Amino acid sequence: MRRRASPRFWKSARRASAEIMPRRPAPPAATPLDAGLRAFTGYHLRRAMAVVQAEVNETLAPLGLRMVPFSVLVVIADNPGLRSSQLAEALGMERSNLTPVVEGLVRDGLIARAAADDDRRAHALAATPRGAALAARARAAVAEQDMRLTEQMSPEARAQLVALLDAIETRRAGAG
Amino acid sequence: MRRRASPRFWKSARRASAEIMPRRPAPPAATPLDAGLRAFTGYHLRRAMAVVQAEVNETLAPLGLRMVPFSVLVVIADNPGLRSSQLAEALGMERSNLTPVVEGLVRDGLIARAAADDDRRAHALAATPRGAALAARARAAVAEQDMRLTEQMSPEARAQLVALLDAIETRRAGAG
DNA sequence: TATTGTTATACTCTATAACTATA
DNA sequence: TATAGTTATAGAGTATAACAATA
Repeated sequence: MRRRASPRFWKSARRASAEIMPRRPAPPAATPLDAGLRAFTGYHLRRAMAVVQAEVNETLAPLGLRMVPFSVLVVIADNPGLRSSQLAEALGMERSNLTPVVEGLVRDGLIARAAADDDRRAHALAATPRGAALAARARAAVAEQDMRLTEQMSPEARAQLVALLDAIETRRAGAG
Repeated sequence: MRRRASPRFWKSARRASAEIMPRRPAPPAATPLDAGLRAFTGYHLRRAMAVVQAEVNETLAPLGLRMVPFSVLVVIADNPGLRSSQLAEALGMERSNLTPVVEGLVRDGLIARAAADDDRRAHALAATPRGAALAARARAAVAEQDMRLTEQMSPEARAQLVALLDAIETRRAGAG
């Protein structure tokens, strides 16, 4: 497991000890080593993502799930009869990468692949009762974890965070 | 779920009837299939991260860099004499995963590994002139890319986005 | 004993091409 | 010809354990 900044790390920042009492406890270092990267939004995004991914995976581990299989299971549970290509499109994944994920969920008895009645190439995906139950539990666990993650911010701030993240995501489509 | 600032390509897609979707050039059409996941901050974070990572890698490709090597190079260029363990700590990476990255940069003549004078176990990392020049170019390219990524939002919104991302990241220390 | 950097290993996720069976 | 799902493969990124040299 990854730990936050150890005392050893700050040993090198000798200027901090020479500094007077900081007014705010927020920024721990005067000039962090990664100061040059903190100018980029993507860097903060990346660091936040690492924390979220670690916590979500930790939350899902007892349920035998990880982030991607969880997403796949939830979308299938919410959309019975869904096809793999639609699923891939919805999650922004390649179909080829989806195959082993779906297969794992089938093997675990969480979803079922049935032949689509109108197109014999396609498979209709649906959650089994056990899969639906696990999806519900996992959803609740991740929701609670997500709430802890953002409990420090106001509802408005959290809503704006989501809106800004979506703005970043959808910008590419408009840009090309 | 709430519909936010409407992306351009959604407007054209909305004209189509519900089931039969004409094939548009719009790449990742965000269908409501993933509505159950949009409740989670981490999901939006993940999607935004995918876009940013793809764009940054695309930006860095002509320079022969990727996201992680770029980060490593920039931090080394900003902190001559840095040691691997400090670098790993600053970037939140494992030392073992840093080794091949550093080695690649050394092989490309972008950084140099010198023996540390006070600790013969450690290596002092520094950018070569060529590495420093590439770091400067890459930094500028990523900065421009980052600006394009967030040009649609006000400076205040962008600052708040970074602040909220940092809040998510640093929250973990108090959570345990 | 502890730490630095390394090696080895394994797993997750991603990206691309090619194949099959249908359409 | 084109599409749905699969297979194969390669690469990036991440995590852990263990090792030799040094502290």
